[in-house]
Amino acid sequence: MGKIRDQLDKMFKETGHVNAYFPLFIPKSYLSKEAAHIEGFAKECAVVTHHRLMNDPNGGGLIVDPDAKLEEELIVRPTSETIIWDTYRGWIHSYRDLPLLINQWANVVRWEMRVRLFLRTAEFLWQEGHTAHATKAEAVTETELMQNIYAQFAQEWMAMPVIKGIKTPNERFSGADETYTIEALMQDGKALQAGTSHFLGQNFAKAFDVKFLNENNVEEYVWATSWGVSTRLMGALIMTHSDDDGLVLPPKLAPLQVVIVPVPKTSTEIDFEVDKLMKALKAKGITVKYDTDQKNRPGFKFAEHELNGVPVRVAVGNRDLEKGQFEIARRDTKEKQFVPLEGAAEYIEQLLDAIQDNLYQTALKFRNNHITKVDNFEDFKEVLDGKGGFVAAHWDGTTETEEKIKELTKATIRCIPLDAELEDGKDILTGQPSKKRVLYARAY
RNA sequence: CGGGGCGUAGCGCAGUCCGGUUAGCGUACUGGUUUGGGACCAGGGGGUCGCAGGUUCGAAUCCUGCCGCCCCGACCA
Repeated sequence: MGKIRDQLDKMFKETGHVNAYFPLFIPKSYLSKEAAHIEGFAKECAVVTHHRLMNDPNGGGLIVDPDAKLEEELIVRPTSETIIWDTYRGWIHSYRDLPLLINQWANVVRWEMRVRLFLRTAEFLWQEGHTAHATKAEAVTETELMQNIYAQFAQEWMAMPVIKGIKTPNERFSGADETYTIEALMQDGKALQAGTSHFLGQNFAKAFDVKFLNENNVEEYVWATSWGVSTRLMGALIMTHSDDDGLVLPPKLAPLQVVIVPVPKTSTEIDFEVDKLMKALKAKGITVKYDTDQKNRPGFKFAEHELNGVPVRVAVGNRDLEKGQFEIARRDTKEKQFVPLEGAAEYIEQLLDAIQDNLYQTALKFRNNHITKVDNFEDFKEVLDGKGGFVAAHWDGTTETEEKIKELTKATIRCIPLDAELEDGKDILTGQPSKKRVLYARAY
C-alpha cells in the first residue's frame, strides 16, 4: 500500500491538489442535510452515542455509563462530503477562492453486513478528493481528469487494464449528478469497481449553503466533485495477477523488486559478486535484498519469494561463479536465464520493465477476451454462467430493466463505457430501442 | 435476522457417527548433519478437548442450554 499511496499522492499533487485532514466524527445533523446522500449511507453508519465507560456496579466489568449519553450522536465518517462542505462554507466567499482542490488520506467506516478481505471491509483506508469550482464545466473537467488519473495509475502502475465509463443513475454515488468509474475484471470473471470520480453538481453547495461572488459581483452556488480509491486496489492487484504459486506483483509497485539467493550458502566470492550487483541495482533505484538467512535452504527461499510475488530472483552459487554468471528468474512466467556477471544489473533493469509490460498485456488480453457482445437474453445468461466477464448488451435506459436483470441474473450494469459506439439495437430483456451497448457483469 | 458449518497444543488438523488404554498427528521449538526447487536424524516441552449443566461405573465423544468464529442470503467501494 505504501507505494500505491505514494504514487497516487504524487499524481494528485502534480495536478494541483493539496492534502488536508478533516475530523473523524461527523455530527448526525450534518449528515442529514443532503437527502440523497443520507439515504445512501444511513444503513451502514457506526454511531457514537456515549462518551464514557464505567465499572458495572453489579460486577459485570466495563459497561457504557448510561449518564454519559451525547446530546447529539456522532457518526464515524463513511465519507466526508458533509463535514468538508460544512467547512468549505467558511472558506469560500469569492471566485478568487476557487478552485479549491483538496485531498485527504483517511480511514472511513461503512458497517457492511458482509465483509470480504481487501474488497469490502468495515473500516478501510482510502483517499477522498473534494474540490470546489466556479463553473459546471470546470467541475466536470476535474471529474474527468481524476478518472483519467485513476485509469492511468491502474494501467501504468498496477498493470491492470480498466474500462472508463459512467454509472447508471441506479449505481451512482448518493448525492452525485454523475459518477465516473474505472472498472476492472478479475481472473475469476467477476468485475470490480476500482475507483470512482463524482460530479456532485451544486447538491452539496445548496445543502450546506456554500456560495461565492463571481466576477460580476453575482452570488452563485459552487460546483463540486469528489473522488476516491481505497485499499480495495490491493485486492484488485492480487486478483488480477496472482497465480497458484502466490502473489504476482508488478515491478513498479513491488516493495521488493529483486531478491538474491545464495546457494548453497554464502561465501566470500559470492558475497563479493553479490555486493557489486546490489550496488549497481541500487544505483538504478531498484530495491534489492540479499537473502542470507541461514535458517532456510535455497529451495524454500525460492518458493517463499514466489509466494510473496517478488518480480525477479537472482540465484548464485559456486557453479555459476565458475561460469561467470547469475541465474535470473522472473516471477510472472517462471522463466530462468543465465546472465553474465557483467551487465546483470542492466539485464535486470530491462527485465523489470518487461515483466511490468507482460503483466499488463496478459491482463489486457484476458480482459478483452472476456467482453462478449450478446443480443438476446438467453445468450446473456449463458455467457454469465459460463464464460463470465463483461457482457456488452443493449439497454433501454430504465432503472426498472436494470433491476429486473439484476434480480434474474445477479448481473449489474458496471458502466456505460465512454467510448461506446452509437449503434441501433434493442434491449435484451424488453426489446425497447437502444442507441448503445452497456457493460453488464457479476461484480464484487 | 434466516439457512449451513466449525470450536481439541502457538498455528494447521485427526479422533466425535458407534462412550472405554496415558487424547493423537503435522508444524513450530532445541541439537547435529545438510544446503542447485518447500531437507534429514535425534530430542524435549506444550492441553480447563469453547463454556455450563446433565446422562453414565466411565464423556472430546451422548443430551440440554449458552458463547464465539466462518460460509451462504437481504446491503455495498
